[in-house]
Amino acid sequence: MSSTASLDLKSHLAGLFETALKLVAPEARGTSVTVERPKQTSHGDYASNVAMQVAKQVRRNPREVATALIAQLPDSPWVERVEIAGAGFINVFLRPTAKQDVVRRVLTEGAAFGRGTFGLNRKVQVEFVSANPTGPLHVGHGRGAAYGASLANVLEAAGFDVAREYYVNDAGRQMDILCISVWVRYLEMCGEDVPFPPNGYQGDYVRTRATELKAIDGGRLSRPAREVLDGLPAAPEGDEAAVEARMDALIERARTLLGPAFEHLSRIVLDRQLDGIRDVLTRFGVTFDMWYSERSLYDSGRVAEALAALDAAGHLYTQDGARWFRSTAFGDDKDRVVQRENGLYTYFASDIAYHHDKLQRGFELVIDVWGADHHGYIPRVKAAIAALGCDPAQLQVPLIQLVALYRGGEQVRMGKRSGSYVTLEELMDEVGVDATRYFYLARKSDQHLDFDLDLAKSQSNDNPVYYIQYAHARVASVLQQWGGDPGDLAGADLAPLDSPAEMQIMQRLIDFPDAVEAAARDLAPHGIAFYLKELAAEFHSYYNGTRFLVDEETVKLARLALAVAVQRVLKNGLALLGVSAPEKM
RNA sequence: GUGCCCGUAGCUCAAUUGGAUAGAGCACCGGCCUUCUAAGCCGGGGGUUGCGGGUUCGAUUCCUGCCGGGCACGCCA
Repeated sequence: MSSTASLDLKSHLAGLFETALKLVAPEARGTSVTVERPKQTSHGDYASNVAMQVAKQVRRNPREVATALIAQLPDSPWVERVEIAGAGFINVFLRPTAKQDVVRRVLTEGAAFGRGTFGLNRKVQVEFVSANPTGPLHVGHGRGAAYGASLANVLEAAGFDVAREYYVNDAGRQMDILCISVWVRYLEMCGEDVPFPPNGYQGDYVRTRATELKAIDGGRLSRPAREVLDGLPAAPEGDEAAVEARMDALIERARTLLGPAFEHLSRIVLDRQLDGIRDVLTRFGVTFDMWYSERSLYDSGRVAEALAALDAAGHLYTQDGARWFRSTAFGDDKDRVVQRENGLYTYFASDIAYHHDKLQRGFELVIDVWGADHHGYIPRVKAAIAALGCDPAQLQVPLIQLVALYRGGEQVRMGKRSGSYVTLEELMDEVGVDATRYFYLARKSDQHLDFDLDLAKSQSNDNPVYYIQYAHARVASVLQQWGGDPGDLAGADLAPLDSPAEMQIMQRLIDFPDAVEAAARDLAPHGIAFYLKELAAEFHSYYNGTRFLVDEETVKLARLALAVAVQRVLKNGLALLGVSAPEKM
C-alpha cells in the first residue's frame, strides 16, 4: 500500500476528472485523462488538458467543457481549488497538507522512498560494457558502464527484476591476435628475434601479460625464431591485406608449434585481461551478476542450436558456399552471412545464439547498451529475434555516443591505432569516481559528450556534483549542531511548513518517484541527475534564507524534518547514479 | 550514393514525449559572511529553437524539402 505520494495524487486527480467526464460527456468516456505538473506555479500544482482533448468530439468549446467538468468534480480532501486557464486547461491547487504528507512518507520509507511498481517485477536484463578483452577500458567504455549501471539501478527502483550482464568476446580472431601479440613479446623476452606484427596490440599491457606468462611457465612456450617465421607470407609495408594474411598465418603457426599449449596461453591471457577489467569496474562501482562467455555458446552447442532453429523455420539458405540468414524477411536491408565459405561462423551467428539464450532464460525485456557506431547492427538482431518467434520489441538498444575529453579548452586527441587513448582508469584517477560518474550521466546518452576535465576536477562551486553533495552534507551538519535523534522527526507536526519555498521543496520531493519512473520508462537515467540538481538548488536557496535551529520547538522540528527528507531523497537519487552522499565536505 | 542520429542563449546542456510566457549552469555585470559549511544565496542583461513549408485549438517536439555536423553501410568483431 506504500505506493508513492505523487502517483496517489496523480491517479486520484485523474479519477476525479474521469468521474466528472462521465457526467458531462458520456460519449467521450474512452478518453484517457492525463494529469501533468505544469511548469509554472501560477498554473497550479497539477493540471489537466482533458477539456481540450474532448472538446472537438463533443462539439463544444474547451473552456465551456472545462466549466462543466469543474461543476461536476467530486470533493477531495487534497484539493483546495480548481481554475480554468488559457485555452481550456484545468489547474488544480492542492491543500498544504497534501504536500506536507510527503515529508513523513520520506522519513518513514527511507531508502525505499522513490521505489515503485511500474516494472511489475518483470524480468529484465541489462547487458553493458561488453568491451573486447583485448585491451584496457577507455573513456568510451566508461560512459557505457556508468549509463548501464545507473539504468539497472533505476529499473530496479522502478520495480523490475534486473540482471546485469557482461558479454565476453572471448572467441574469434581479435582474441587470437591478442594472444599472438603477447606471445611475440614473450619470445622477445626469451631472446628470440621475432619482429612485432604491425597489426598486433601495441599497449604496455601486452608486455605485462607476457611477463606474467613467463613467470608462470618460464620459457616453456618459447620456440626458435626461424620455426616461427619460416615460410610466412611477406607483408610489405602499407599493404594491409598482406599484413592481415601474415597475421592469419602467424596464428596458424602458433597453434601448430604450441599445440594444446596455445589454448593454455589463451586462457591465461584472457583471465588476466578480464581480471584487469573487473578490477577497474569494481573501483568504478560497477558490478555484474554474470560474465557471459561467447566461447561457451560454441562449446555448449548453442550456436548450432540457434541456427538449426532458424533453418527449421526456413530462414536460412546457401549461396556462394556460405550460409545466409534471410533477415530481409524481417525488415533488414540485406541478408546476412552466418556461416562463412570456410566453415567458420560469423560474429553475428554467436550473437543470434546469445539473444536466443537471453530470451530462453525468461527475460521479458532485454536491453543491450551499445556504442552508437553499432546502430546499423540493430535491425539484423531484431530480425533474428523475430525469426526465432519472439517479439523484437523485447529487445531495446540504447546507444551511447562518443566522449570527447577537454583539457584547458583543448580537445584531448585520442587514436586507437596509436594507442594514445585515455583509459577509464586514468580518468578515474584524475577526476575521482563520483565526478566521473556524474559527468557521464549529466546528459542524454545518445548525445555526444564533451567531458570537461578541468571542471570535473575543480573543487569549486562550478562543479555540479559537489553542489548536490554539498546540499546533503549541509543537512548532516545542521543535524550535528542540533544533536537530537533524526529518527524522532518522522512524528513531527508538519503544519509549520507553509512558506512558498517549503511548498516548492515538498512538491519536488513528491516528484521524485515520478522522476524514477520516467527515467526507467525512457531508459534515461540522466533525468535523475537533473532532478537532483534542481532539488539541491531549491534546498540551498531555502537553507540560505532560513534558520533551522530556532527557539520555537514545533517550527524547529518541522524544518529539521523537511531537511532530513531532502537529505534522504538526495541520498537515494545519488545512489541511483552511483555517486556517494558524504556527510562532511 | 543509401540508411540512422543530431542542430535550442556566447559556451555546455534541459524542456514532463503535442501544452500555457522555451528553462538551468558556465561566462559577463551588480549585491550578500559577527548567524546551523560562502563548495552557498539574491538580482540583471542575453532566443526568429539551423532555414522554408505543412498538419491543429497549440509545434523545440509530428510530416516534408533544403543547409550544416556525426555515425553506419564486410563471408571483421
